[in-house]
Amino acid sequence: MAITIREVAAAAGVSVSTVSKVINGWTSISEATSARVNAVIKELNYTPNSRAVSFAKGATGNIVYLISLKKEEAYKNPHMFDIMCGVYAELSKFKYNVSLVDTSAESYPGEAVEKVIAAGRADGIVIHGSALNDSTAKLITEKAFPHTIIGNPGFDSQLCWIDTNHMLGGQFAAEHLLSCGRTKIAFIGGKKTDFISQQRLKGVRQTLLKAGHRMPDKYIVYTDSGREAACLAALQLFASAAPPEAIICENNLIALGVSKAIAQTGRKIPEEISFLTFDRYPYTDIIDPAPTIIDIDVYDLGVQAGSTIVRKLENPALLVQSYTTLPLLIQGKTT
Amino acid sequence: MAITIREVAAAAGVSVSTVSKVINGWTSISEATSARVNAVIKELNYTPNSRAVSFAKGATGNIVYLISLKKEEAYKNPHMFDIMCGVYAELSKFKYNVSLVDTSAESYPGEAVEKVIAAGRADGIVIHGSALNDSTAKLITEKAFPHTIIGNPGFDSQLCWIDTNHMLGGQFAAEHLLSCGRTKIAFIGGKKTDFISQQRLKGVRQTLLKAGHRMPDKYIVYTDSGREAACLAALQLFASAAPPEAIICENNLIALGVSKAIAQTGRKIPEEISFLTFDRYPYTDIIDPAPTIIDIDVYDLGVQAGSTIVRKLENPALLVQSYTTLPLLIQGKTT
DNA sequence: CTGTTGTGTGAAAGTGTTTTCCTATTTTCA
DNA sequence: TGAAAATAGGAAAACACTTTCACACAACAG
Repeated sequence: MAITIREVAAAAGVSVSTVSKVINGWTSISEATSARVNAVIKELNYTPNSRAVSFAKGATGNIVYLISLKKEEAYKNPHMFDIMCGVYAELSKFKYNVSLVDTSAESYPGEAVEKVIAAGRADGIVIHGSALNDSTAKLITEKAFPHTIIGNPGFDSQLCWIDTNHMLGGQFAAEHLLSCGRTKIAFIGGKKTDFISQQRLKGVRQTLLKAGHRMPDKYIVYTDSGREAACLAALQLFASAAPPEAIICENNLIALGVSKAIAQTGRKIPEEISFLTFDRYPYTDIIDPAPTIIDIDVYDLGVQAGSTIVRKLENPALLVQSYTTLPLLIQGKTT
Repeated sequence: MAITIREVAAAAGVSVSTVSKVINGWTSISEATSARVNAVIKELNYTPNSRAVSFAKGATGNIVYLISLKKEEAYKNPHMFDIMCGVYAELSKFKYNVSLVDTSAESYPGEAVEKVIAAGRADGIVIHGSALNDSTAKLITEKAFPHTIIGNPGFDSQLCWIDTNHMLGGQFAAEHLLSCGRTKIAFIGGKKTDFISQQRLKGVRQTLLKAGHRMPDKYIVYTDSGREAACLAALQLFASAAPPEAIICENNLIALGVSKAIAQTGRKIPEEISFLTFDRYPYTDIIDPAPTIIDIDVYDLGVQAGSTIVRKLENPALLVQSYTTLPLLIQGKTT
């Protein structure tokens, strides 16, 4: 059916191996032969059969991207798609294909990873947000299987991961508010147990402490992340004995609630009260007035994950475990 | 390195072909042999090398999912991820792998498609929102290459596509408002040239006409989709000689603007004024009060696309061109 | 008891490349 | 000028499966 390397060889009057060498850029082929073969390839519109190439090379040219593909997921985390775009962009730059594997249907953490490795479906894997267990981690490390995990896996291992420095994000937030002359700074978070949230708060606290301001406990509140709950929480803060001059919101919905609370109490932004939020989402624009944001360049996070796996592919011994991407501040009208 | 079918055969005391037949469910193998082979497979933890399987079978077991992977894309269309989840879920049910290919970097429409087909990288393709040209369409049809396009490609062809019936969405919107007793119904759209928007408006118009109400031109306005622009547009409608009793908003941002305009004019919802919007996005909840929505089950759209391609894989002659998925109405507090 | 049919298994060919090793020719240098 | 080295290209094995075809044997009918 499709045209094969044999036909190209015949048409060019060379051997099959010569054609293969031309295609793969062997240096032991003369300019003349190479040109002739390439001409024939173009003329016959030949494309090597990728299945045969995979098989012969013993490598797929595939990177499997493991991610939770539940339909609710995108709503919870609008960043997922962006990160994926970044990973893809970087990997395709190096001619890798990327396959998707859903981690949401696993019967135990790491099942998908093990299957991919066992079947030899990929030369490497990028794992986004999947929980791994110890035995899978061991499997990966023992086989020195090229991998990168997006997001700190949260347990001790030899795994390679990369993440944004959320503590630094907290630091940036606090520094920014301090530079605006605010010292009475409150933090409204969603879930107390959330790792990222904890890191951000830690960054805020340390920065304030370094500047000589201890954060009182009553300035740290958690809501269920809903807009109304956040609004109430803010109103309570405002009604307290020493109301804060600035509020750090852990997410957009909280910011929305806070802005509503501010409007209700008639405070002026940013003269009387400042607030800022983490993460820029598609709907952040809806918050009125436009808040200052501590953002993550999630696309870049993906790019870095991609580039890390490429480096690991070239050098499987490489061990990367780091917070590489920086949060960045987008100045809004609220600080 | 890895364990091969040969070793399994040796361990089970049968031939390689027998093992292969057991794995692939041949019926010509006795229960006893089958059981013995399966036991050995489990014992040795053998997984067939997927590269070799692809090669030998002449099929990849892959479906390539073509999609624009620009980082801005997700912001414009929060539905993309959901659709992808649906496609993936359905395809993986039939043991297909799905690979990603970015269409945003093509030098001409359909380039990515042609490359995938030429390289034999996939048994079929699902195309999401890519423009195709005639010659690519011809290539696909001539080769009878299994494919499905999500969204009407917009030109005449033998291509297989599937879409939501947006005109029906318009109809549902109009019918719902009519059933609420409204006849003076306005439509605020984003871009006049947008195909989906046109279909929706068409559905609205036809339904009203059928009920004996001709939509005056001044009830059809277009804004730049921004919240403020939509707010102004609504205010203008309200200030006109015959203000509408209901507004159909083409998207969430417009609905946001409309709700603001309504609040400014002090009209009561839904007694004095109704409005509804198309598409439920993650941030639709922000609109206050919660609007009635004509939604698309985008996950289901993806599932249907997946199931279509599976059917085409089984029967390449199959020609599907249809609007299969239905819009659905979510009752809110605004009608 | 012979001929036919059916069943379970194995041998071997086929899949389209890559890659190793080898040879023939040309170039280089003493 | 001859030997060594470099260069260009080819033959064939290897990759790990699938699948076709043939064969041996059992069951069965006449």
